[in-house]
Amino acid sequence: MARPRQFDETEAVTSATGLFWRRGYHATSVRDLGDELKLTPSSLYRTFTDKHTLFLRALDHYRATESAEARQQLNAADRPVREALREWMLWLVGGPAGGEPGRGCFVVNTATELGTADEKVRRQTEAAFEGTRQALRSALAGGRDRGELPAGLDIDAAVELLFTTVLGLRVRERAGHDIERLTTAIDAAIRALGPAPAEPA
Amino acid sequence: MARPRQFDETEAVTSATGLFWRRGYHATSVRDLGDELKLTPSSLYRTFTDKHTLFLRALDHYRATESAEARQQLNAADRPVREALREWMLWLVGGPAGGEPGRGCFVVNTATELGTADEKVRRQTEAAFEGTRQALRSALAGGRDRGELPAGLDIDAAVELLFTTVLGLRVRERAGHDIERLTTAIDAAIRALGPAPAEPA
DNA sequence: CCAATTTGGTAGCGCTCGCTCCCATACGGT
DNA sequence: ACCGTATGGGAGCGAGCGCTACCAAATTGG
Repeated sequence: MARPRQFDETEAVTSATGLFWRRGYHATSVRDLGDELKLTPSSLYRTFTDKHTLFLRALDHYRATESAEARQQLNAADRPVREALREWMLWLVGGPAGGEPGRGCFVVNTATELGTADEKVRRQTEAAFEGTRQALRSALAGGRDRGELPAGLDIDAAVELLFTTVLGLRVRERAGHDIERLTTAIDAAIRALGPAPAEPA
Repeated sequence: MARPRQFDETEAVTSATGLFWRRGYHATSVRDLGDELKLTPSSLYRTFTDKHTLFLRALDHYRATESAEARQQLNAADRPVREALREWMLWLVGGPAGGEPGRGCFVVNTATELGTADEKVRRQTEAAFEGTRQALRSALAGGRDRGELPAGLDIDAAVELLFTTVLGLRVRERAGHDIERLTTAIDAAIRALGPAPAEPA
């Protein structure tokens, strides 16, 4: 019934995500959004209620695409944990086919820009963080069970360290730091997991 | 000659730093600043030129106070490196006498909010980052020379890992993460430096 | 005491902000 | 064909933005 839309809602959310990602919440105006998404104010507000709600949709979209892709890439489990972790972290800092540089992580940017003041945003960023930690935990547990990591490895501690390192890497990518130095940090983080256990007799 | 000021410039910069720190650049208006610093627009603009210049002053002030205090606390060198690193990192995440929680690090917040677009800001954040890395390098070198760390420790790599971890910790503090988990990450990072060498014969 | 000079206070500039209203337009259902 | 309904377009709302102009108040040097 009635006139159909001339735009794709998901496409619009994707564009909005890109803008918010690059510029942050406060520095992105609804006119900027309208231009980028090819939406008039009336369509934008009818579809997405307001700027804040659209931002939450963007965070949702980011979790459903970028974050999800990151999780499944880490947990692909077709190679040793250390390799998987290394390639995953290198991918996170925008090495290979990653999009434009200097964007960092949308979730990290949002968490630092808005802090804990906005409860709905906080829940979203927290859920994204928890997802990453779970993926790390799963990868490490798998690696330990496959005998690639020390049997006595404190997985909780390793998860916290790697997760914290990843956040730092995302900040540094946003800050434009050299990929070489980030690689050094990544390799050091992986080495921190301890030596590969000797083959059992 | 002429009428003296009724306000302390340094005090004003301190207040401005606090506001920018908590809210970020874009979310802080010059009226907010005027209220907080007890400055009328005319005094504010005559003294600090404009909002952007005041922001650079705030970054300067932060480096000269918070960052400097952090550096000297780490390099106090009246205790073993590991203890120093641990207490320093705990202090960074706002444990003991730190100010209000949830502020994170002004430099990290700025780097993620503004990225690399603003060249003057980028130079400031980069300088702050380099200062922290130098402090870490110095602390680690001292520890290794005192025999508290493995002689073969790759200091470059350790600096990159610890520095990245610190940035991650600052993000997590801003995001309101539990101090317990941050402590777990801190301890894991320090353990990554390797075992204490045995006493030479 | 007075001129010179810089301050603090206020009104308000032009502009952009997030957002709303109105309406012609374009489709679906019957 | 025609009515009901949701759409795209655009003007424009009140509010706040960063910033400036103007002026009385306050202090110093002569």
